Amino acid sequence: MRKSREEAARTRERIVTAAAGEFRKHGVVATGLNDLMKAAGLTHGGFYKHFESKDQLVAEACAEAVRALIEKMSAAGQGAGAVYLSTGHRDNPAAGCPLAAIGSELSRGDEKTRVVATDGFLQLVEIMAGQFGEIPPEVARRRALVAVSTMIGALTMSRIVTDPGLSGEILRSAEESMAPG
Amino acid sequence: MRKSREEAARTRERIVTAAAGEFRKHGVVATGLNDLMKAAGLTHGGFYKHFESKDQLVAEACAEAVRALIEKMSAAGQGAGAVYLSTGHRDNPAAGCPLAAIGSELSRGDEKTRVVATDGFLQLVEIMAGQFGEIPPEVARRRALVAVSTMIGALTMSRIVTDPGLSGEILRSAEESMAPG
DNA sequence: TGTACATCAGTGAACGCGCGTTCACTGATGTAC
DNA sequence: TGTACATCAGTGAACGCGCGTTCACTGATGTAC
Repeated sequence: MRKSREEAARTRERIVTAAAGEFRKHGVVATGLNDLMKAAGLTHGGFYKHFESKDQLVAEACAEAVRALIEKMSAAGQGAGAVYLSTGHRDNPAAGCPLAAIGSELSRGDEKTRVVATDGFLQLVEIMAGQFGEIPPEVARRRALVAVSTMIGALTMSRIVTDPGLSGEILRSAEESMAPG
Repeated sequence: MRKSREEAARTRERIVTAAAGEFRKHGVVATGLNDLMKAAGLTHGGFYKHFESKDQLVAEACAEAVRALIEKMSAAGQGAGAVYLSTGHRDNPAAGCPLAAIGSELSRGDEKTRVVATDGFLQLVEIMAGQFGEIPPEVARRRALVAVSTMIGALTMSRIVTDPGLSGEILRSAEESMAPG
């Protein structure tokens, strides 16, 4: 049942996309390759025709999640902070920021994965730095480092907290803190 | 080989303490009960003499980690932010803040665990709110919500990032942002 | 205070299960002439 | 363009292993009289 190269490439992408979603939804360690392949509409045996190991897929899935996040944030322009700190983002981790959805697992990830995460973080910082108007680039960078840290911490906590009122309060105050001032 | 009540209570505490460390070091899902019991100097079979399930231990270990964190932060007084955002804290997750060390796993934790985490977060917020001098309590609370979100996000990212220079920069700029101003 | 019995903390083997990974096999696709 | 053969994407069974949980057992501790 050999598939054409094009179809195989599409299959590979399907696995990465499914993984990017499942990892963010259930966590990296908690997601098995079996679940993953099923989510991509395949049986588990074929996995190693596309990837060397689960770790390699983790790195690629993380890269895909970063790519999608940066695209969304870039498209949001001045509203990037608001979009990131929205209840919609909070309630749909599978389609959101991997730094928040699997942050604590990333710190235990392998080199390749952490490089991808670092790259995504720096891109986010650059986007936020571009929103601070006319200030020295060094100051903008420092403010953006803080802004992105705040965004990631606030989103993470808004998902942990059991009180919905508090959850919203966390997101709102984080967003307000981002305002130019 | 029945043990005295006192000794059994001490054993139980030893398990919780070991779990609090192992979970923060390796993650909740990645840590097996076998490893845990071994770390506490026991065999795995006895686990269920003390706990109903792994989930129950997760909640108790999280509570213990929160307790220790709040104690350390309270003791640090005005230096709480600096202590939290230190490289020492970054490099020793096993003894540090559980919200940063297992944050993304906590959002997938059960109700009991998330209640414990919420409680710890609110205590941290109160400590930080107490450091803002003479400002209206409502403003202090909002500023503290942001400060704690920033602290958690910054610490998490400082552990993920592969560039040590960037890692330090994240911590430093987060701390600076906390200064009264 | 001493004795008889019930309790139960801890051990170590075992349960069923799913993990990441490997492998023999199938048959359509790609390649060489 | 047609034919013969090599390649390899995907299947499904199997590998060894560790998971969370259960259980029969041991023997010191706790309790009752």
